[in-house]
Amino acid sequence: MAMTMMKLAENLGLSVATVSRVLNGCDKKRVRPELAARIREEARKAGFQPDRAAGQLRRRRSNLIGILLPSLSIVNFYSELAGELHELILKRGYFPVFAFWIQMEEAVKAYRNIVSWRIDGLITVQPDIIEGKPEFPVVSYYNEDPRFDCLVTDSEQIFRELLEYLTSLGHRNIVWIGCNFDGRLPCLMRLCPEYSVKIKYMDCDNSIGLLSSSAGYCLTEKMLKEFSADLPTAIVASSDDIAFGAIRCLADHGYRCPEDFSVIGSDDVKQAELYIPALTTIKHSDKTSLAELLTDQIFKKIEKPDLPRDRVVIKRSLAVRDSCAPPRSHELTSIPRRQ
Amino acid sequence: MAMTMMKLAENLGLSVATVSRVLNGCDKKRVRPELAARIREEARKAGFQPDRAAGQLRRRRSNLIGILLPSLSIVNFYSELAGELHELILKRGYFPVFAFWIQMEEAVKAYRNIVSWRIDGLITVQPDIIEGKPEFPVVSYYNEDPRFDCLVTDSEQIFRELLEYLTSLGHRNIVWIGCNFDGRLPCLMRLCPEYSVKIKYMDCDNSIGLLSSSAGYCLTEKMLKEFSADLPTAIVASSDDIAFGAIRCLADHGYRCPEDFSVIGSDDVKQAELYIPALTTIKHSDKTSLAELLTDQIFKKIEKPDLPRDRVVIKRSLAVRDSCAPPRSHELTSIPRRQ
DNA sequence: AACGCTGGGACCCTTTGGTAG
DNA sequence: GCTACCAAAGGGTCCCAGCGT
Repeated sequence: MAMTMMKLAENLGLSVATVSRVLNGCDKKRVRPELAARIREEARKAGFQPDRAAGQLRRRRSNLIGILLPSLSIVNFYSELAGELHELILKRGYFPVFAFWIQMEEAVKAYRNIVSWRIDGLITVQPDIIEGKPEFPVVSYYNEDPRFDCLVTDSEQIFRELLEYLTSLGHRNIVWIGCNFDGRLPCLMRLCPEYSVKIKYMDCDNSIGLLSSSAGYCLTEKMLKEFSADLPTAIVASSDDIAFGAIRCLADHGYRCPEDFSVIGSDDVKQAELYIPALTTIKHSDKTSLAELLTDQIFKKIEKPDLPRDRVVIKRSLAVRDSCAPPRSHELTSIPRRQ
Repeated sequence: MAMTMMKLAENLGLSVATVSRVLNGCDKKRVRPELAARIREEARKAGFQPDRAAGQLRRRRSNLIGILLPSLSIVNFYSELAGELHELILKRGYFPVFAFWIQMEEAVKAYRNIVSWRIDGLITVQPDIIEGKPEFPVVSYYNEDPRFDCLVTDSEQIFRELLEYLTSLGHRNIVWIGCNFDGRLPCLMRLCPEYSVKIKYMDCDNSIGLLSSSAGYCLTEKMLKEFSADLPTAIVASSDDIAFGAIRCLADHGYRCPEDFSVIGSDDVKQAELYIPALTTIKHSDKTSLAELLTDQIFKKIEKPDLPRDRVVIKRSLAVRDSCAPPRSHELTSIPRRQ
């Protein structure tokens, strides 16, 4: 049986009210200091931990922040984000509650699950699964929703930067690989003609599976076959993991990166910088970390719930590293690693 | 105001007891089917979600499993594990509560935090931070603790396999890089003489920071400098991330893997197989996944708390891939990528 | 009378055994 | 015997009352 506040009070011959006051630090000018000390000492000795459920039930705040993200085990970017959010939320005296999903149907269940915690706020990348207008603030990243605060990316800005970079190297024929999260592919396709760049794309929907490195491998393989008549010279991947998978697939087919194919990732995962070649990729936010922006935003709304809806455009930037080079014709320059 | 069961009952002109029974599926033989249907329908329409805190307070089980792991944002292996545990625990009708830590002091706070949820079970890799004997079952991986069920690895078995493999390739001079989690370095050092293998090691303690790929980079750099007079031919890294960092560092110094250095990782992270070169690494468990073994064990103890303490030795195996090759002398075979 | 400190007890929402119709 | 309700319990929180000086 776990130690409860009531038992603790009984042991001390005091009322729960007094114990509660002391243990919550509301004892200033209310409880005699030496008594407070005795209570704290006894609580420590007994290894007392207040019951979260009971406290949460009584006061109307849970001090919980829900975090609803695609599965950790698939996309490295989300685990990095989850880890940072965890840390920042704890630092504010709140506690994070996670729910991850792989299939879209699971996402709705995950959301319901998280709501039953009576969370004080929610951070997600998938606001459309939220039904109605919840009574807690929500911050969404990527995908926009008129109901909630959103941190959105400016696809046009970053794709212009990307296209300028790629064309400056001499690329005129590129391919998009991966998923079409937040509808960025149409934006890229709209921009390409302006830069006289030909663009193709490989299998796009919104499933998270399409963000993993093995997906990157498969899509690249398919791409090489399907577009063999007119191979692109640069690959734009919708995540770093996809980019890694792509580079490996290229190697297995005897192509080298960046000599034969330039590859650009997205997210700037920790691994990107240390990959061989160091991966050129799109960074979220150029100064404050994304996790910080998200937590700042949610706590701003928790403190002042009446603030109007925010829509913050995050400035992304291209981390130029070693995975891009001027294009050259596609004769095999090395022996395929596998056939 | 969130919809509560009381309001729902009031709207229906029924008592909460009846509503509760229906919504918990205990309505067999207790509630008229058509009434049950009406209640369920109304609950759905109102978007009712039961308050977890209240339910948990009343029945004595929380249906929560605590997961206490080193920070996600640092070690890929832990995020994969966390993701899989999340999925498996949900599948059993329980809910995972996560706490991660970076510094050791944070670990104790994280543990206390998690305990205040009145969890029904705990999965961790760091049992020594648990004070006393908690009233919920605990399963520990890696690190052994006489108080709890443990899934332990057989260092000797896997290191023999590793040494046999390495010596069969011709290696006689190896180096250990990374942290000394679960005291496996001493085991390796004890075994080496048997195989006539010389072993050195680079900076080892238990801090998680030493599991990241940037740590792998730094340690390798230090190693190259410190042991330049007698460079080893193979590197055994204490995590795959370290191995990745090491390989990149080698490349930056003009060494290639596996031609100049063989590298072996540990954990068999998703990325390992798709890395270039595909990373030879130590897999946890050869058949059932580690996450499954852990959840099976914890639920076994939740269902039958009186079972004696278990100590399961997990059979690990070497996933032989492309990052190892016969050694050769250390003349530079390529141009350093950076100086 | 006023102030400083501690205790009493309603309340948060759900579960569940007992009971009434 | 079937169905639905009553009421207590579970652990804290917090307003208000009470007591002593």
